[in-house]
Amino acid sequence: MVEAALATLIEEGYAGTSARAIATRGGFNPALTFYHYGSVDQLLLAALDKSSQERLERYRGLASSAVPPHELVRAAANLFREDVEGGHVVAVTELIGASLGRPELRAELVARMRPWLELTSEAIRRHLAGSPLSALAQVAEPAAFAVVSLYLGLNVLSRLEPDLSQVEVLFELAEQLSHLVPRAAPAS
Amino acid sequence: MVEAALATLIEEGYAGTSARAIATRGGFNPALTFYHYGSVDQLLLAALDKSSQERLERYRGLASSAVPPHELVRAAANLFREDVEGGHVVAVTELIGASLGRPELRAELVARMRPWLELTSEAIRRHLAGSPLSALAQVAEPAAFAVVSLYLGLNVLSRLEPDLSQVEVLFELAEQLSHLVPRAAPAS
Amino acid sequence: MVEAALATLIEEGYAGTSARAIATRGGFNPALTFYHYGSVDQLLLAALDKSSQERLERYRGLASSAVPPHELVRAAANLFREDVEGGHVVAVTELIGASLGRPELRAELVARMRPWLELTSEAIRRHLAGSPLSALAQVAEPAAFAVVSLYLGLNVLSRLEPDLSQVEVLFELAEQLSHLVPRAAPAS
Amino acid sequence: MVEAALATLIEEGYAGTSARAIATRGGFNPALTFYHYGSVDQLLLAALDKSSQERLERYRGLASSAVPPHELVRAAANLFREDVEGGHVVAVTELIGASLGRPELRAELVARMRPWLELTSEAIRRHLAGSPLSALAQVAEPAAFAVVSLYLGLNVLSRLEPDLSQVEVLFELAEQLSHLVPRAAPAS
DNA sequence: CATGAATGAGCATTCATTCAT
DNA sequence: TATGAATGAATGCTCATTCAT
Repeated sequence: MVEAALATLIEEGYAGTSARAIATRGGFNPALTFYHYGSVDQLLLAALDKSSQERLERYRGLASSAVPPHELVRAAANLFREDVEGGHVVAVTELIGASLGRPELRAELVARMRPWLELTSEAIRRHLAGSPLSALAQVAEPAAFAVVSLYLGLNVLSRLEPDLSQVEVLFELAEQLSHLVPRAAPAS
Repeated sequence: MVEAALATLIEEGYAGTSARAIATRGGFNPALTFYHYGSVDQLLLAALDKSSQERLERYRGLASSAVPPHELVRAAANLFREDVEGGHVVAVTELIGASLGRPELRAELVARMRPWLELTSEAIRRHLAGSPLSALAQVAEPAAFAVVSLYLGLNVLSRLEPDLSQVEVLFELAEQLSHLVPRAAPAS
Repeated sequence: MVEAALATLIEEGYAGTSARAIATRGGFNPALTFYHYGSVDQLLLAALDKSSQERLERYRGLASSAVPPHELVRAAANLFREDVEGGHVVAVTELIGASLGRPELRAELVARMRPWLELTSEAIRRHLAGSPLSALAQVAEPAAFAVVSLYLGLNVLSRLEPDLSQVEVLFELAEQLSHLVPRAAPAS
Repeated sequence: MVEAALATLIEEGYAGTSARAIATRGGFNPALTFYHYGSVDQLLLAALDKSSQERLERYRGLASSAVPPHELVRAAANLFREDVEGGHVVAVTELIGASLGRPELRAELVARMRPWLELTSEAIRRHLAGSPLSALAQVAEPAAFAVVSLYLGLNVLSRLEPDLSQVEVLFELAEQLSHLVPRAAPAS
C-alpha cells in the first residue's frame, strides 16, 4: 500500500492522490486505506517515512565515509540524480505544499525534516572542521538549512523542466570547489 | 478576483483553492471564475502573473542599481523577507507542486520562471565581472539556476516552520562574504 | 441566428444546443437569443419553421406535379436523400424527443406536423384515386400518418448507422411497386 | 436503479434525465449512479437493455408462434399498444436522439437495434415465404429496416399527440391486408 | 482482515436568463 | 439594438469516509 501511495504521490501530485487513485494503482480496496491508516494523509506520511528512511541511509552511508571532499561531492551528485529520477524528493515537496491547508500535516513534516538537517549540519561540521572554511562550521546549522533548501529547490526546479536544469554543470563546479577543502578526519 | 485567488492559494494551498473558496473570499459568484478565466488554473496563472510582475519589478530595480555588493545582499535580504511574509513565492511553489498532475500547467510555469532566471544570471554576470569570483560569471546561467533554486528552497523550508528558520543568520553570512566582491560597474 | 440554431440542433442534438453553443457557432452574443426570441426553445421552433417551410415547398412542388407514379417515387427518393444529408428531419425528431419534458413544445410541434400530414394525405387521395388501391384513398389520413411515420422512422434509423440503412433498396422496391398505380389526374 | 432510470427517461426525456432526477425518483443517492454504472449514459443503456430484452421476448414469442397472418397482425397490434402505453420505444428514440451529440452512444445503440432487425427480417422471411408477396421475402432485410422504421416512427408520432394517432385504423387495415397472405409454415 | 455498497459534501463547469449600459 | 458582466441553479462526477457483512 505504501508503495502505491508513494508512486501515486510522485506521479499524480498531491491533488491527484485520492484514496481511490492509490487503491487503483495498488490493486486493493480504497477502504483499506482508512482501515489501516485512518486517513489518506496518514498513509502518505507512512509512505514518506519509508522513502525518507531509505534515502537517509544512503546519504548517511556517504556522510560517514572518509572519502576526500571532491569524491564526496561526486557521490552526492549521484545520489541527487537518483533522487530526481526516483522522485523521492517530490514526495516531500508535494506534502510540504499540501501542508499549507492542512496544519496537522505541518508538525509531522517538520519532525521528518529534522534528521536531514542534522545529518547535513553534522557533515558540514566534520568535513569543514580544519579547512579554511572552518568559519562555516561554526554556523553549521544555518548552513545545513541552506544546503537542504538548495537541495529541495534544485529538485523542484529540475522537475519543472529538465531542459531548464543545468544541474550537471553545478555539480562539476562543486567538485572543483571541493578541491579547496582538505580531507576531513575519518568518522569516529 | 485575481487578488482573492492569490490570497486563497497562499493561505489554503493549491488543493484547497477551489473556485468556491476563491469566490467566497472575494465575495463574488463562483461562476465568474469561468466566465472571465475559463478555468481555475487559468485564474491562478493570472494571479501568479500579477504577483510575479510586482516582485520582478522590485528585484529588477535592485539588480540594476549600482550599489556595493554587501548592500545588494542586504537589500535582497529585505526583499526576501517581504516575499516570505507576503507569501509571494508560495504561489509559485504551490503551482509547481500542482503541475505534476496538470501537464498543461507546466509549460506555463516554465515560461513564467524564465524572466527570474534571466534577471538572476544577468545580475551574476554584472556583479561578479571583475571580482575574484569572475569564474562564476562564466557559468552565470547554471549559477542563476542554483540561486533561484536556493531562493525557492529557502522559502519552502521557511514556510514549513518559521522557528526552524535560520535564514537571518544566512543573510548575515552572505553579507560578510559579499565584502569579498568588489563593486560592480554601474548599469549601462 | 436561425441558421446557427438549426445547424447546432442538427450537429449537436437537442441536449447540446445551448444558447451559448448557438451563439458561438453564429458569432453573436448569447443574450441575443433571449432578446429576439425569448427562449432557446422559441428560437429552435423558429429555426424549425424555416427549415420546414423550405422542405414543404419542395415536396409540395413535387406533389402537385402531374408525373407518373414511378417518377413520383423516384423524385421523392431524391428529396429524402436530400433530407438525410441536410439533416432537415433531424431537427423535427430532436424536438419531438425534447418535447417529452417540455409540454409547451408539444403543442407547437403538433401544429407544425399538420401541414405535412395534410400534404401527404392529399397526395395519397389524388394519386390513388382511380387505382386498384383506391381503397387506400378512403383512409387517406391514417395512411398519411403511416407514411409520415415511416418517413421519420427511416430518417431516425438511417442517421443512427448509415451502413445499417438499406434505404436504397427500399426505394427501388417502391419504384417497382409504383408501376402498379395508374397515372393520377393532374392537379386542379 | 435501472427502473428509476427507465421511468425518468420515458417521462422526462433525455434532456431531463439527470443523475439527480433518476436518484430522486428511485429514492437513492445520485452518487450511486456513478459507483455502479460509471456514468448516466451507461445506466441508461443498462435500462434500455432491460426494457429491450423484455419486449424482445414478447415479440419473439409471437414471431415463433404458428398463427395465421391476420392473427399475427392482431397480436402485433396489441404488443404495439403495450409499447406505446408502457413507453418502451420512447427510451430507444430518446437515446437515438441523444446519440447525435454523444458519439459513443451510437455504437451501443446500433448493437442494440440489431436483434430487432434480425427478428423482423426472419419473421418476414418465414411468413411471406410461400405467399404472393414472396418477392418481399427476398429483400427481407431492407423490408425489416422499413418495418422497424415504421414501428419507431409510428411510436414517435403517436406519442406526440395521441389524438393525432390513427394507428387503430392502420391496424384494421393491416389485418385486412394480412388475409391475402397464406399461413406460414410452422416454426421449425 | 477485507470488501462492496452507500452517503453527503464538494468539485469544476455550464446553463438559461437578466440587466445595466 | 446589442453587449459584457453577472447570477443562482443545475449538471456530471469525485471525494473521504463509514459500515454491514
